[in-house]
Amino acid sequence: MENGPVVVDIEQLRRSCGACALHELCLPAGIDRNELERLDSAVRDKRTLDRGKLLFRQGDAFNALYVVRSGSLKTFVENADGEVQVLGFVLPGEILGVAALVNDRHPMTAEAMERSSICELPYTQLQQIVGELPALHRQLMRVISREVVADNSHLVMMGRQHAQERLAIFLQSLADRHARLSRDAGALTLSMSRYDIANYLGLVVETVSRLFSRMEAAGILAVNRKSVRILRPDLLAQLCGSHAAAARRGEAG
Amino acid sequence: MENGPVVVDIEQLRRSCGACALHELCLPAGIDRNELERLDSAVRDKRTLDRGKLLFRQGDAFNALYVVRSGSLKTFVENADGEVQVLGFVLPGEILGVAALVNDRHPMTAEAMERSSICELPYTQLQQIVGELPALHRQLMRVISREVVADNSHLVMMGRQHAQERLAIFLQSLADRHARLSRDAGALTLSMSRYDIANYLGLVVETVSRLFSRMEAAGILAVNRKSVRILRPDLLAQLCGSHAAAARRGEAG
DNA sequence: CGGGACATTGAGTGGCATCAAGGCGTGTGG
DNA sequence: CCACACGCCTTGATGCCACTCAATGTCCCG
Repeated sequence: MENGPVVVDIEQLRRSCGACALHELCLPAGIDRNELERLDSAVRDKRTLDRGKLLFRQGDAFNALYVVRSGSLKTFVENADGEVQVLGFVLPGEILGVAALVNDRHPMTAEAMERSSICELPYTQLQQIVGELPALHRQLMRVISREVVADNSHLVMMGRQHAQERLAIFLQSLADRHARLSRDAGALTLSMSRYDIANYLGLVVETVSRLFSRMEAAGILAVNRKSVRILRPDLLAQLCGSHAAAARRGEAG
Repeated sequence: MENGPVVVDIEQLRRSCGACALHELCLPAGIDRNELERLDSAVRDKRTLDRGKLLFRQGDAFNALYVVRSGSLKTFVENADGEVQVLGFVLPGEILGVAALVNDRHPMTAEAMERSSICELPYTQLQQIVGELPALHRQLMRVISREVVADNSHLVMMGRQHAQERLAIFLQSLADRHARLSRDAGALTLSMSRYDIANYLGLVVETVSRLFSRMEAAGILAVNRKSVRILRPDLLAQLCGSHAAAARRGEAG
């Protein structure tokens, strides 16, 4: 009973980053075997979070970086009035906690949207290893870079796109990340609620619901609660473009 | 004629970070005298930019970080269609270029909004010094942190605030940064155009203009083109709060 | 003094939020 | 196993805020 199939699986996964299906997408990408073992020694353990459980909370002291192995999480900030802004959704192979590197304190909360498993990288150990392995240092920088770029895109979307364009961009981004994971990019499973999507996009839930309906009526999507199939990727991509949005808001000059 | 007052001033400023009026607000903050000299040796020179000139352009290779010594700049991204999103305004003592650390390429453009003088910190030298001076490393991290936090605030503002709240928050932020510089926080000089403000806030220029008028009519501001006096800081702060905005948009759940 | 960029103001419109009602799915307890 | 309740999602009606279009005013610079 100690070696039922689930336990065996977890033990295997625990063994090493090298054996992980995600290692080409994750921190180990582009790192050679010896270095990989070194990194591996820093990965303390894998935590499992049930839906709704928090990986860390806004204001928590910073101890470690995290990588999602399976499942998905959302990150959000909450102000004094309890208003929430969803900052992002984190998929397998993606990193969590880099925003805390700077202040030794997490500026946001991370919550599991479904049962998820997480690799934990204690920062003091990681820091030491990074100091010894320039390749890992570069890769860490690259991974942090992804965060910054994503933040900028989010900002541009919020500032300059209409509701329908925002949803299209969101779905496109999700599809792209599914493809990275060798999943079917045409068949998405939305682990987040309509409320989370709306909040992330700076809209209300009714608008998001209406947009799903409209895009379904237009033959672009087939929507069934959490399952979304992209029937016309070409039309979806078209909606992501700025077409009608061009020259709408104040251009800097 | 070689030693007119302006030239003398610049020469003095050139001499060292230790002599700079900004050094408590800038990268040298919290660093001791010996370390300061070490940092000083890395500051190559001071560049002067006229209004409208670019410090770096989106896509440029990354070579150095920059600190504004006087004047002000704006940073923005531009997509394929020429649509612009203003990301931020950079005041004296604030750092520029950290977003490029990650990719060795600037993901945005930085443009002077008025005649500005800039300290340049060649990155290879800075990197070496940072490796030797943990205090400087920590301070650099802290400075980068400021950027990330600002980005998050910008995002929350875009996603969750009404037009008037956005302008109030913008003015408040500007006033706070003026205070940091020991300037009169009640008397702002807006070096950026109404178009830039509107774009930064995700609004159109007419809306911004109307809001200035409305806030002037309400006795909060005295506005005269680029000069803005804050007559009622209490009311301005009140407008920054979320009051009516609370529970308006989809809360994450 | 004239031209052009920037800024202000007004009128009208439209897109998205708000308010309200009802359907669907899931979980829980009888 | 069913009834019920609750949360999530969808759909419709209405209203408002901010965008659009248009005209005029103001400053700056040549």
